[in-house]
Amino acid sequence: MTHIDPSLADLTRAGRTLAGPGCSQCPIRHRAICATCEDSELDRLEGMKSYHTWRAGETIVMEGADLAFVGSVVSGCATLTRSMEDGRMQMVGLLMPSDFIGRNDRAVAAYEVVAATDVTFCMFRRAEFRQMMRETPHVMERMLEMSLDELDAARDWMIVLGRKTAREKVATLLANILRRVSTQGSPLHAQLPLTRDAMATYLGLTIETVSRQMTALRKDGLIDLDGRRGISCRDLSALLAEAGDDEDGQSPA
Amino acid sequence: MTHIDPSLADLTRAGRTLAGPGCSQCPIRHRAICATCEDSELDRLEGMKSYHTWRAGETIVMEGADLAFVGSVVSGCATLTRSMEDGRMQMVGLLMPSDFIGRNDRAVAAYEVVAATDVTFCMFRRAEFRQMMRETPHVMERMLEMSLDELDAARDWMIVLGRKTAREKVATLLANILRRVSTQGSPLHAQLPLTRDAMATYLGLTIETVSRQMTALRKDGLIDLDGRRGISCRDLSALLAEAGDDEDGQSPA
DNA sequence: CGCACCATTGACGTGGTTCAACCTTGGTGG
DNA sequence: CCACCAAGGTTGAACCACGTCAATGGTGCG
Repeated sequence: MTHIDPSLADLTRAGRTLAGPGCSQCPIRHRAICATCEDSELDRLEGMKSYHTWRAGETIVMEGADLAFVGSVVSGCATLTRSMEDGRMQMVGLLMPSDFIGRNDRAVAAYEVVAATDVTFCMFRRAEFRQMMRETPHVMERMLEMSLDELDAARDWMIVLGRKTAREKVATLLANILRRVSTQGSPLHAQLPLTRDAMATYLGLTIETVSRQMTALRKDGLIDLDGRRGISCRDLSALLAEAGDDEDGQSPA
Repeated sequence: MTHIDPSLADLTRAGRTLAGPGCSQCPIRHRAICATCEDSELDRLEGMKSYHTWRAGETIVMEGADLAFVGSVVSGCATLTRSMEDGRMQMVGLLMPSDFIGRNDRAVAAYEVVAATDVTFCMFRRAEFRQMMRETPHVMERMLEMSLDELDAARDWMIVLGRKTAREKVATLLANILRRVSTQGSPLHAQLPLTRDAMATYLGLTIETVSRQMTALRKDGLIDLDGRRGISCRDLSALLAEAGDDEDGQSPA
């Protein structure tokens, strides 16, 4: 049984700290919040940052908990979920490498953050990062750009939740994952970062419906399944057609 | 029949331009993008801005159209919707006074913007506003803060779309509207800014289901209806309980 | 090997959609 | 001032996609 870790305020206790690579070797160097930084600024970030890792299933931040850190996913995958008092849950975001978490003007988390796979974050103390952002306009501009991208992605997901059928929902999610984490080449192949349960929470469905739709997509020859997590797809555009998106330009996150 | 107006690039043709009040008398002065501006900055904005009004039902921006302006709602209400090729539509946001539209790093609209009621915007040319944001960090900071609030609101709405029942959805929307536009006093009273059709588009339901749920809420004594648009509510907390939110802190937008 | 945990499958019930008819409301012109 | 009409809204009946409940199957870890 995975234990529940308290909050980012207890990072040294909760997460395992790693000696990270220098920023210039960082895999997310050109996509994350630091994308537009110059060398001198990178040095400053280097001095502020620390790496922390959680195992799949561990809670990283609980809804409403204090949040002393902000930071980016370096590797792995985490989920953002919000829940109702009676226990119903909805995933509101999927954090993949380079995605940012935390806002520097609020100390309280609006969502629960859980490691979907083993996941490593590059983190900064909130106050310190906020100071840097104020002194470095293009970092703030980058932050704004990323936030607006997230907003677009969130709104795109509303179409999925509000208007798509179960089959379309599952196809949408699988296509998105394949585009973001698959090995290149044909057929596309990926390890799903989510359990069926997490997929259901993301799609506004039940686990049974997700399972049935995946079986149906497999029987219809649109995907192949390999164990619990493996998936491959020979014709992504066919899968996208099932998702209700004709063109390939749609909802990331 | 309302005619379709092309895009913000044609503002002088599409919208009716008004002589606006000075910024210091502006009704949204302390809530909009300009909330943190000093007098000198307000003067600069004053020189950049122009007011434009659309009638209820008019299209303000079409999905994918060029967007030469950014700006705030001063009065009235507009909807943001995204649609699928087969015609299914999902509203992804409701713009109320002080809400901002447009991002300064993209010239293309991701959503269709339609006037729900007669609506007036205070607008700035994109390039000009961008320049000001770069030279005025706390304006960018305000923009970031507002964007992150929008993101939180969008994610809260995902719970509504993904997990709530039709009755809860309708109760949620009505309670939100009552909180934002009702006259003070008991019973609360408001004019709905949306048609049943727009409500359905927002809630991921059909118009018939919205109508039935509103009738049901009325028969259960939770609300009173007055014509097509009028609504009043004697006990907002009872309505919020129907919405599935025990406490009153939930999803704006 | 065996026990959790996760996933699949089946049978059945139901909330919301669909299709269709009818009613209300407010604006317009005779 | 009233008759008419179009647009928006309501109501009803039948259907079906998805949820629910329950049993079974697979898989990987100790």
